[in-house]
Amino acid sequence: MKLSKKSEYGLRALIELASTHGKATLQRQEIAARQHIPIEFLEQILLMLKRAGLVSSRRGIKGGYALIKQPKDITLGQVIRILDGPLAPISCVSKTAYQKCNDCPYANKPRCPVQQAMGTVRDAIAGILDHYSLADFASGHRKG
Amino acid sequence: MKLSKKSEYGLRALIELASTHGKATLQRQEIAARQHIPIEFLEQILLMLKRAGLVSSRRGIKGGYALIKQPKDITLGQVIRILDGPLAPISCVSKTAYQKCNDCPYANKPRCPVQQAMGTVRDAIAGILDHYSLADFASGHRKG
DNA sequence: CACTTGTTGACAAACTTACTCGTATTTAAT
DNA sequence: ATTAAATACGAGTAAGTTTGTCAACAAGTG
Repeated sequence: MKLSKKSEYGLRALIELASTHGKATLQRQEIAARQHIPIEFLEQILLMLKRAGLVSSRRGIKGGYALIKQPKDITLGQVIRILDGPLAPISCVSKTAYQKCNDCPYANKPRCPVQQAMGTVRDAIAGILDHYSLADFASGHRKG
Repeated sequence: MKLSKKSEYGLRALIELASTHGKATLQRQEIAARQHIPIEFLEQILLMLKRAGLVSSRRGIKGGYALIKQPKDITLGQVIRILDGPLAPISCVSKTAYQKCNDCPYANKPRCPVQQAMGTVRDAIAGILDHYSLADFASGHRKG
């Protein structure tokens, strides 16, 4: 049930990008300095976010990163799924990356207790994170 | 955000123990066979649950394991905390295993966005798992 | 006693996490 | 065109976690 450093750094980096959204681009060293993130590691993270279509980048002098979408149109759920994979505690209850469990004695049975319980948990987590936008997030106000 | 095999096996083992609670004890090989759990690994898990005061054991022929408490008095939250550690996605929002974050630039600031968001998630997860009893669980009905 | 079962500690392979490094490649300024 | 500054990308890696296995020991039963 843990959030990786990768996701934590990714979210914190996006706060910075949200704060200058529409005004300027930010270089990785600026982001790294402001949020205390190891710079080479941050680079990987920004690259993943870029490949996923959340941020854009420019190389060369005057280069840097910027958000492509509006902060209100990016959710924490999206970000964490990109960086950490599915939100579901076990893959047989994931809606974005479902996988049948094979070794489970309840597989294909009408109800598996683990599936019922973890399905509820998944729905709760996704219910929060998929409705928590980067705008809400950067504002620092508790939501949900 | 993942449930370990240890917790999954632990929960499944407890379903078996709940099913014979008050009637009989179960040996690890019976539990392992019914739930398809590697027996030596299961042993470790049962031992952890024993040390935590959830199950009792008897050695020798006619030995085995049994629940100490009523299934309705054991929650999934308790079990998962024993086997996997805290439910919170990050330790600075854990109520049972709080740890101050040191490298975070928002440490000691009035509000840290990550803390706000993950606090909400933690409360949701704990809200479900701390009110989901082994009795609910073994019944196989969705709750919450 | 012999036999069965749980107890304990050590070990280990496979995987994941959290980075680091070297080398491109692109862009802008001189 | 050259150079400096920035991102892009692949590889590597040390440490930790997960998911087990194994062997020796302790205790209860007949």
